[in-house]
Amino acid sequence: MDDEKLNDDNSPGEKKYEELDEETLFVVTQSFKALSDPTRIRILHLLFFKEYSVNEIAEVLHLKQSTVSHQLRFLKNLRLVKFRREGTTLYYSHDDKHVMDILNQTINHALHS
Amino acid sequence: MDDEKLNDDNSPGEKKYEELDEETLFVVTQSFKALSDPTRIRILHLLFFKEYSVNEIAEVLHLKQSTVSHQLRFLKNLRLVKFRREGTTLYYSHDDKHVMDILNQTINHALHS
DNA sequence: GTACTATATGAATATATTATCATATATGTT
DNA sequence: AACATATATGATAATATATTCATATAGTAC
Repeated sequence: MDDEKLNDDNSPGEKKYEELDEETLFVVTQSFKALSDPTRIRILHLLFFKEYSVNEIAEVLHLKQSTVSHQLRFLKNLRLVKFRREGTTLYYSHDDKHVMDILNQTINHALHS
Repeated sequence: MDDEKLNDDNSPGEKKYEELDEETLFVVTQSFKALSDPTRIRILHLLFFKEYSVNEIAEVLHLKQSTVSHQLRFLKNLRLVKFRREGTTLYYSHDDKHVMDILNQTINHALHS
């Protein structure tokens, strides 16, 4: 928890609760929002081991191409995925170890309880 | 990642992607949904070190009592918080170490980048 | 250039979510 | 019983979100 809680008044005995600053709150919220939708979780889970093209993702997960593309844009904006181009095909892969780790932890936690 | 990926056809060389089962997907989604709202994050963050009554939460975080109550119900349904009664006052505290741990990790990650 | 394929995008719709207000319920006190 | 206080709940309205369809864009081959 680091040192998030400190006195910021001058009463020696009283500890005042120190809120999360607005930007941290926003970043944390966004990270979890990315993982709060089943489609995005399925996509990230698919990308765990290897890269896939947009159409491959759509086929494997039985989703519309446009649905996948919209969600990939969402994930790309948060820098949770990246892509490389090969001709007209874009291969997407995950790009945030921390988020993938948290997803993995939570999946395993859910599987074992 | 455990053994989430297995063959389930009879082609010896081909590995077929094994999807998350529906219930796991649901549980994981719900857990992250709990953390995808700034009000709920603020409440859980407040509860990190000690219990608070509903009115205390509302005062400290500058929220309406009914907003806090609604969100606490949400968190209680997911068993992320519990409460004890003292007279007419209900003291809420967190009740899921795994989720609090993930929240903590993500806050620290956000703070240090 | 045209044709083909892969992906992205905009608009619309449907659904979900959140905060608020007003009120109900529950507990304690007199 | 009446009253005060703490919390919960239902209804509503505002906002956000996800999916779909239709179409646009970008790259490749000819």
